Amino acid sequence: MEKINHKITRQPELHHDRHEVLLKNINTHAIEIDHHMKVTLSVDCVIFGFDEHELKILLIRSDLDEYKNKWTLLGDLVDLNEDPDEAAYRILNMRTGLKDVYLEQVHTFGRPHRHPAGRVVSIAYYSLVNIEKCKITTQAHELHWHPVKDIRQMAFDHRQIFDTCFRRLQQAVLERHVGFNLLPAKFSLRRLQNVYEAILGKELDRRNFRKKILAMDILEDLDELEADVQHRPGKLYRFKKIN
Amino acid sequence: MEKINHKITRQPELHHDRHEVLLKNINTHAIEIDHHMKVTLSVDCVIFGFDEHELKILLIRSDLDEYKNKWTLLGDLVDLNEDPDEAAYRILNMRTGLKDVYLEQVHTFGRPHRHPAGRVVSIAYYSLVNIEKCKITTQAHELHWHPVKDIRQMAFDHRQIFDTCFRRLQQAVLERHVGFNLLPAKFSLRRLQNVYEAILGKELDRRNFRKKILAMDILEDLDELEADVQHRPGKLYRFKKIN
DNA sequence: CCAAAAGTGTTACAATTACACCCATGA
DNA sequence: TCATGGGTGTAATTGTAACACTTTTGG
Repeated sequence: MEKINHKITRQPELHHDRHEVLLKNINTHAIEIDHHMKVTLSVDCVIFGFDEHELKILLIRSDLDEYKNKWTLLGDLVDLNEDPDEAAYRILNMRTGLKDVYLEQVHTFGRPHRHPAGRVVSIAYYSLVNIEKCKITTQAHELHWHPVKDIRQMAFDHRQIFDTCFRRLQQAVLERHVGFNLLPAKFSLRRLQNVYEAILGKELDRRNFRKKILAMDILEDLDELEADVQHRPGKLYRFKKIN
Repeated sequence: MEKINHKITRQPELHHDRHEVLLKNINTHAIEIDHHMKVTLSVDCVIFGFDEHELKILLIRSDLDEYKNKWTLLGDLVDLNEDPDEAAYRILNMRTGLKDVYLEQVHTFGRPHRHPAGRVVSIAYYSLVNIEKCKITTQAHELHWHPVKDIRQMAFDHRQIFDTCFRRLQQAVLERHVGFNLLPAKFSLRRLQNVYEAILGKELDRRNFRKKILAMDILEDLDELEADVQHRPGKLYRFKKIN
């Protein structure tokens, strides 16, 4: 129910039986929004990139004294007239220079004291980007790609957010094959397999992998070959447009 | 990033290149929370119950003129010092009298104009309850169980929220077998199968279903039989405690 | 004894896994 | 010609799907 009636939980004498309380208030039409009930809304993005054989995420050093030397996810406040999805796109674009990236909402973190500056509720997204296309001026800004396997402590509850998003990515790569989004438009099957292996954290059988992906009929053979490799070059594919 | 620095997106002369803007602000330590950036936070619950052979959800009639005669999910504002998960539990307990219910966060809906009273961002949960144990005084409060198959229009974006939660439940019943939570402690395999069929919206083969569930080794045979049925009674089981 | 649902096993089919050899390229 | 990874097929296993008859109970 979207009824905005903060008084329900504010009448101390009624706290012992909330069930009754709410029933009494159902038809009050009280939709005034109490300013004391407002929270600061932020968005945090776990931005995944795939660099050679490694899965990485983009992190920045915390600018809070309290969390000095800890890494944080990239995030920002949601503007008053902004859809949270748009806010996530904005952050992504600001930080990587990219548009049309893969982005998925994962979970909202709202523990009362998760942020030292006050009540900040954060909607977590993960994003998959082509790391080569990211325009990141890495020196001096403390903005870096971190191998996922090296992630330890992070500021705030960002380690928990990362874990949640990473688990979601592992599901998604199997169920919806979102892994393509980490690669350039043209890629070899070997590179695609590397993506799956990096995300799932285990090796896959090459023949079975190729069979499975090709059977899904989502790849288009470009009749091109890899260049600049010192071995037999692999065929290049691209993700099939949906009809 | 959890840095609270609303100015980033408020400097008009810099809007054309947000990438640069943010980089400049990274080390400002500006964590003041601007009150204009606050939103009202609510929680909405899709409360599922299973009645005989039918999946139902608990709805209440909207108390906004604008949405008169439309049905809404059960929800409330999140209190200032309240974890959103707790708020969802609170709503559930208020509305059904139940504790220890199954509850899962699904998605956060925050389109700027989704609520007529202002900027209300809602975290959606779904919940699975034993419908027989719910203490709902149904008359006069416009609080009713609605068959899922009859759901049409709803107030606000609640139809979308419902759809999202229902899809999630369909996944969850296959992947994590959450369906038990809709039944009493003791149940027959037939009743469990009815739950799966109602959620998935299709009939299942009885023998294959029994084989699969029993092979999972999560049921304990109670050596009891159904009573009050006018046919051969089925065995009763309960969900195995985890070790 | 009839109606209604419980209980049970086998076979076909699909999906997944394991596994080894030849091929094309650059150095 | 050698080192490196690309490319390919088959057999075994596992999981899923299809399917029919006997049993127990209440009426």
